Amino acid sequence: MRESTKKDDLVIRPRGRPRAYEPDVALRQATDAFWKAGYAGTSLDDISAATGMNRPSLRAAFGDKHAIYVRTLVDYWDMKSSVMHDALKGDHSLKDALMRVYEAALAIYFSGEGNARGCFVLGTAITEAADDGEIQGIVRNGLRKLDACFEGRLRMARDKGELAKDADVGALALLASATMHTIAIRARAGTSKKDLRKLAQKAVTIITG
Amino acid sequence: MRESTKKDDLVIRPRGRPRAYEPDVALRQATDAFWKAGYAGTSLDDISAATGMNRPSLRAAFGDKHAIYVRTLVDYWDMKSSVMHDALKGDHSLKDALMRVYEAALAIYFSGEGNARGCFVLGTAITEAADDGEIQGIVRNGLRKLDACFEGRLRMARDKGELAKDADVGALALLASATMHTIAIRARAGTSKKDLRKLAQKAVTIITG
DNA sequence: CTTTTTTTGTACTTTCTCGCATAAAAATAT
DNA sequence: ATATTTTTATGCGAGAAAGTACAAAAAAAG
Repeated sequence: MRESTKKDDLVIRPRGRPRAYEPDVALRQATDAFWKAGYAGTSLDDISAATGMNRPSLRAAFGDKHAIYVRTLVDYWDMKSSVMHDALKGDHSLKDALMRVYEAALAIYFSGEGNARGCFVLGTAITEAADDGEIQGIVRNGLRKLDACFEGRLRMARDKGELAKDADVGALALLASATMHTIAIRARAGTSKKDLRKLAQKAVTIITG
Repeated sequence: MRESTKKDDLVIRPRGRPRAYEPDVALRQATDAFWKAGYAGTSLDDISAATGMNRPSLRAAFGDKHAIYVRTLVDYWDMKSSVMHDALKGDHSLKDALMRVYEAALAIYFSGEGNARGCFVLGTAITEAADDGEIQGIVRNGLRKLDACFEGRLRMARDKGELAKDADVGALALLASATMHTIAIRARAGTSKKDLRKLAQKAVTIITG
């Protein structure tokens, strides 16, 4: 049943009974569960069902529900951040670079089976942020990084002459972020990928002048 | 204890025991409860505590939790919509009109006691929208009306010459909505009213050219 | 004053939800 | 083989949550 992997072959196994799951996989499955029903709407039994781990194992591995969730949230931001950086990297025009970012975001928002899940942060963290300082902090930090990421690319565009010398890159970055946010909201509200792509193109047209 | 109101004096009372609450007030209190903790995070006991009504009375008056919530959501959109229309009404420049809308939104998002609550839709409906067709429909409809509202005002501005003759009012309306959305998100993430006002001003500057 | 009507308030039942205790299983170490 | 270690798996108990039955209360109607 068990596939032989490089890790299994090379690593000296620790002493006790081996784990029946891969932590990374389990966390991704837990993410899927939260993504579907939100933080409060997901019980430990739901996570247990999604991961195949039973509750005591979940607790031993990751802690309680809040701790599990915080890990999925941090992991999501990391993933999103790296995807954004990748999309902006390379030798693309500003227009293309921005569209690559939105296209990457759409790929995430429509990554579930069946209908759109939208943004994980919007579907799970925003609700809790009002009453949970830790979650609010993570969200605020993530938003800030997103803004900075856009602003960096826009500044580069201005320096290269793709934008006017007196362009307000801070303001344009906010609009670029706002475009991401409105896409995230609309995706969860049921707008189609095609329509969101058109929306992104209109926004990019205005942002890039 | 009971204040004499015009209604009490003039209306022929129905037959049975009088209600100990005002439906409108109770719904507003229920809204506050959902606003704080989201749909799934709010129990009927929470609503009971917020309204002072006990569970059987809540059920008799409004139905189950889902029905109560749907009413608060519809009422919120109505309120928001009318606030927006009021803000856009009157003889203001496009810049002023847009800022009046965002200022009105901020007044709502910061209307709670203590810290910011952000947008009710974002704090409660977006999470449920992925799995609840009725809620998703209400949200989508609300977003559409918001877009149309902005687009109407922008078209008017173009006709009056406040915008270039070839301005893409549809695209600009999307950015105006996106600005509203990013404000709503950031409010719940803890950004201050002052900072959000500055953000709105930057966005308006770009949108109005 | 009694009856009828409608709402309120209490309490019961069932089902979730979570944490924890404890036994069983699967590996290494000796 | 036996002991040790670590994880998995089952199940119990306390408390939350939602629906509902039923008596008490508060009004109008007769």
